[in-house]
Amino acid sequence: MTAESTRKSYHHGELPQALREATLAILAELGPEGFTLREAARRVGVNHRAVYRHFEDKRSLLAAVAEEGYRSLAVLLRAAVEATGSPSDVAERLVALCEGYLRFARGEPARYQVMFGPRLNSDGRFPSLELAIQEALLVLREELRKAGPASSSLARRDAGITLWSAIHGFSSLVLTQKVPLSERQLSRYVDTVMRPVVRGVLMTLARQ
Amino acid sequence: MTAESTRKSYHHGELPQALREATLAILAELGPEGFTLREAARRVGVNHRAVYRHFEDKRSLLAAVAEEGYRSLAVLLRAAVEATGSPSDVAERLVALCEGYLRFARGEPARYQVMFGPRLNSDGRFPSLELAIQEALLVLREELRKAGPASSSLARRDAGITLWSAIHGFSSLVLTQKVPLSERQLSRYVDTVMRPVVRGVLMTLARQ
DNA sequence: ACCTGAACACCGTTCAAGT
DNA sequence: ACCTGAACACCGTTCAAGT
Repeated sequence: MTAESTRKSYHHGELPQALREATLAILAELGPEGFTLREAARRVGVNHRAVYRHFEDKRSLLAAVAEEGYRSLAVLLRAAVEATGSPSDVAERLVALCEGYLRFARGEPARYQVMFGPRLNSDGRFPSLELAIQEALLVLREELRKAGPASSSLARRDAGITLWSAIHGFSSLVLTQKVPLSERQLSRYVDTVMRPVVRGVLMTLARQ
Repeated sequence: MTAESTRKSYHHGELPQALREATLAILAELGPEGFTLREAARRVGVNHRAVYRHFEDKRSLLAAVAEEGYRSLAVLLRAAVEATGSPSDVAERLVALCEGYLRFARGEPARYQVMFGPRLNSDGRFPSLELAIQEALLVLREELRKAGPASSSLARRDAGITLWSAIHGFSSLVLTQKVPLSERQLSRYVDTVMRPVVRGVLMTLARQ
């Protein structure tokens, strides 16, 4: 069942990475509720106690995976806006960003739910996690600076939160099947739902 | 510790209601992760197996609580729009609805997280839950009908999903502390974040 | 009809070793 | 330094009774 040949190979700092990968696999297969620390250890072929050498507890392992997720999200969002090939059409770029965001959430729903669920928001643990979130948000704010170069940075921050709220909320409703959405109509429907938000935000920003 | 005097009093269909109340209390005290079926049973003073007489499993009890939550939300939203005293200023009413929504989420965060988290979105179980969600959404769509009486019902549906996404997303980000928000600035900041969405949605609806 | 008790196969986490 | 084994106090759920 487990890969016997790799049993003895986690002696050079490879175990943390192997555990992160196992966590991703479990999340993909069993969802956020199905993840257990013991199953992650089982998959990489170590005693479950070995996990505690590298992660303080279960949440800490999930936080590490979430942090990687935020970095992937930032990369994907940047790629999505660049892929439009429209350096100046900010509305187009923002809608593309939203589509990228939803595709990210949909691609690995359980990971997204860990990233944005209630699991990790305790106290001030995981400061590097907060940092990674802010970096992902930065992509959004850079686009908004192009839209309203004369606007205040506070106004852009608020505009960013509006857009983020809308696309995060939409993704969340789609993931929990409150809003049905097939792959075929995804692009078109993201446009229908998010275009009004983009319009409203850009209008508000232009007035500042 | 537990109320000895109530031990013998669940013989007339009161147990289900008592369990729902205990669930709410546990969610409020310990959060969504802290809820267990056994603790709920403990609090009402019955063996944990007794729960299965009335609820198929743990999820089923949570679903019942979520369903009640959707009904409360619908009532609260209706009250919030009426409290504006502006029968014709739809933008004002929608912003008030958003503030009510956020206050609901904030008032009982764990319950909100159960309602909108990944816990209950399995298969086609709990059809009455879906119904309750749709009823809550109806408040939003009624307001939108006032905004664009000439618009198609499909356009209003989409506009409703846009608004719902934005306020749900904003609530979720506030609840998981991705966006800090103190009680003092709540009203003002809901306006800042949601007004652009309301504007964009109303503009789009008027064009149809 | 409604509730209980014992049992099963799991958890996350702690303590005390092993190499 | 890194991993293991046994133990603890929990879970949700099943089976077979009890009144």
